[in-house]
Amino acid sequence: MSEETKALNFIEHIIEEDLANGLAKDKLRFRFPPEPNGYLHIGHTKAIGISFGLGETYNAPVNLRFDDTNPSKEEQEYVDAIKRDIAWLGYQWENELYSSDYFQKLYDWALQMIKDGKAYVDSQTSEAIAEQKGTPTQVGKNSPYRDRSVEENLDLFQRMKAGEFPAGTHILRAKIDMEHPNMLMRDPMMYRIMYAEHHRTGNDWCIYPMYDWTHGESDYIEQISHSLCSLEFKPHRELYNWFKEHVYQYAEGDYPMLPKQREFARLNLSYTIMSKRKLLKLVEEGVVSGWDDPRMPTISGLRRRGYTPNSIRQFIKKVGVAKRENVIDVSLLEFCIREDLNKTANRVMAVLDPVKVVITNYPEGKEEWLDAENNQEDDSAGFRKVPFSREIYIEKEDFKEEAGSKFFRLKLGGEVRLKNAYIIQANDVVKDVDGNITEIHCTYDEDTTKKVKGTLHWVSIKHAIKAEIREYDRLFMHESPDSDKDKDFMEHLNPKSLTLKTGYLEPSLAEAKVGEQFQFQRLGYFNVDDDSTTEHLVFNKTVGLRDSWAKQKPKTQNNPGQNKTKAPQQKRSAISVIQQLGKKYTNVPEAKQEKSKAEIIKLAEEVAYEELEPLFGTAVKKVGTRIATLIALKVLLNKGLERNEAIDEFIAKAKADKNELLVAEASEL
RNA sequence: UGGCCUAUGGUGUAACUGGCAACACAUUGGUUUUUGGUACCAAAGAGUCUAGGUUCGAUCCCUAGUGGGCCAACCA
Repeated sequence: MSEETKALNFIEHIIEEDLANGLAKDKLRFRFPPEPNGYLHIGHTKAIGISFGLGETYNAPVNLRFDDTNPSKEEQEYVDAIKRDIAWLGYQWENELYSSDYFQKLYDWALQMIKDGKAYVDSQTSEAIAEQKGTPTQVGKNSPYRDRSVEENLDLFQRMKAGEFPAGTHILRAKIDMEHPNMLMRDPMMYRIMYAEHHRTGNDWCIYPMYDWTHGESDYIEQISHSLCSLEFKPHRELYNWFKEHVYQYAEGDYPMLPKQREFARLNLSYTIMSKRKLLKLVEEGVVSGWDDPRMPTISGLRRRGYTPNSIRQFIKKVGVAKRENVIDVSLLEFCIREDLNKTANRVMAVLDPVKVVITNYPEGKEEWLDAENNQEDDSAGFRKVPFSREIYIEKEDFKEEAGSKFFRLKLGGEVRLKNAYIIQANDVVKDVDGNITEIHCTYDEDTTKKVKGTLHWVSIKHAIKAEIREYDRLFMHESPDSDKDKDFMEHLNPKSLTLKTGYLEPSLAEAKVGEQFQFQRLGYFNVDDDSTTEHLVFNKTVGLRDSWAKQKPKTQNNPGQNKTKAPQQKRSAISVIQQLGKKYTNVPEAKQEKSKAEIIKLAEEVAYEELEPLFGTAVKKVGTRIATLIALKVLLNKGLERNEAIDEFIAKAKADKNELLVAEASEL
């Protein structure tokens, strides 16, 4: 690494510090621990990016560990989907592991804990236990079973494991402190009885360990150095540490290193939801077509929509890591995918809302195959041929009978360039009985060197191939649909999140393969959907191109909520600028002081005495502000302001100050 | 009747042990352009939540307040 210290996030600072304090670099080890009970979404990508990213920068192993301690919710389908998504993002895990691999070890350690008087079997109902637990503001009460003998606890726990008791009759709890201010420390549960088939251990177990007991010890067994998770687990850290310190006494020889849990703020994206439960509801109620619907914020949805692994990794990098709640603007995600596809996607022409153009001076039956550059951002992309003929389609939006000079597309009497082809002039329109334009009659000019302002995309009608085009808009119309306390998130659904169109494409697209990505020139980036076949092509719109023309038009047809109304940026008042200059006055070099002073003198012309007087009371410590006030005051006095008691007092106080600059300014009066 | 976390332009993140608050997105201009795209240039936008304190000097350290978040599943 070079001299210039690049900006590290707080987690990297912690790691650097640990390294500086003697942690060997080859001891660094991370993990990503999903529960296999749903699909990964863009929010998970942040956690993946942090741990796997750290693995890449420090060349350290990263384990993929499935936290599979609740057989009632977890399925193999999710395990497979999660692996597929992480691999697709381009990350490689060192080991594929499961918390369930450690069930035996965890059980043995639990036995030890019981023997040491650190855990006991409670035989109350869950209601009774919940009641004794207290509330955040009220301490809990001890369970009547808390002081069972070691022998009894051991016997009961072993019989729990043996399947002698029905579910819900006994649990194992750690013995900590029922009056602890952290509720997680009030004798937390370690095991519950569950007669459910586990996706890996089958029916071997009927007791399953809880998250806190399992997760930390799994980290410990894997000798994870830094266990990174989201903020909501912060309160768990105390318990995490309590468990690991006790287990350390049993296993120090095998597992010398104690992992360290640190927490970061999870990612929130504007106009989307992140909760697995709510995403599942969208799937189950048929609002979307599945977990991989292109409108879903799932990784599989983004993939189908046309987002690339690179774009998502860039996004995560730009989002950063910190500890405060955040909402990322979707425009950042869109920026990342445009940036990536701009470099890689071949340009093609497609008309999605066609109007017919007849080139009257072009011979009927004639056709030409013209050269078109595939991607001007990529020299190796080469050229292809596109057919031209007498009748073509252009976008309806690209023609107006009459328009001002700022509209530089096609208008009657106006000229426009057809991309990769000729320059045409519009002469006439044909309309149906309702007044809709059905044909535009143009003449073309073979001289293509002429300068014309606008360039349109087009497609030869005779050669065009049809395709289904799926255009997407955000799924929700509310900026944060699941934090609205008055309305259910389902009420914020955007009814127009999917628009189906028939597009007319240039014939080169006939062989487009599923997943292939293109820029439909002047429109946006599109990819071939999984549903596509050679008989019936289907394209998804990944994202539109930036469109500075659309911004100039009335907002009515824009996306809902796209344009936030912003308070007009007001010019700051002279007095507030003076205050600001004053605040820094004593810290800046002399040259800048002179500049500030000149500016204050100028600004003071616009200041009324009534605005200045309150600043006389500025704390003695804030010398700079007092100097600025004094300079401004002098200007007012020179303009003929009468001296009064307050002014005299302020000046006297300034003269008596220990700061030389202040005294110097004051002594001029 | 508590505990913990957090507060920097519209958004997100920086600022090394305290030293003229920076970068990206978004916004607004401009240049180039056979995409109103891209690229490039520029502008505007932040008294670093408030009040005190420590210091020659505070975004940074201390105290109090205020706002926001999290914590009471046999979920993770």
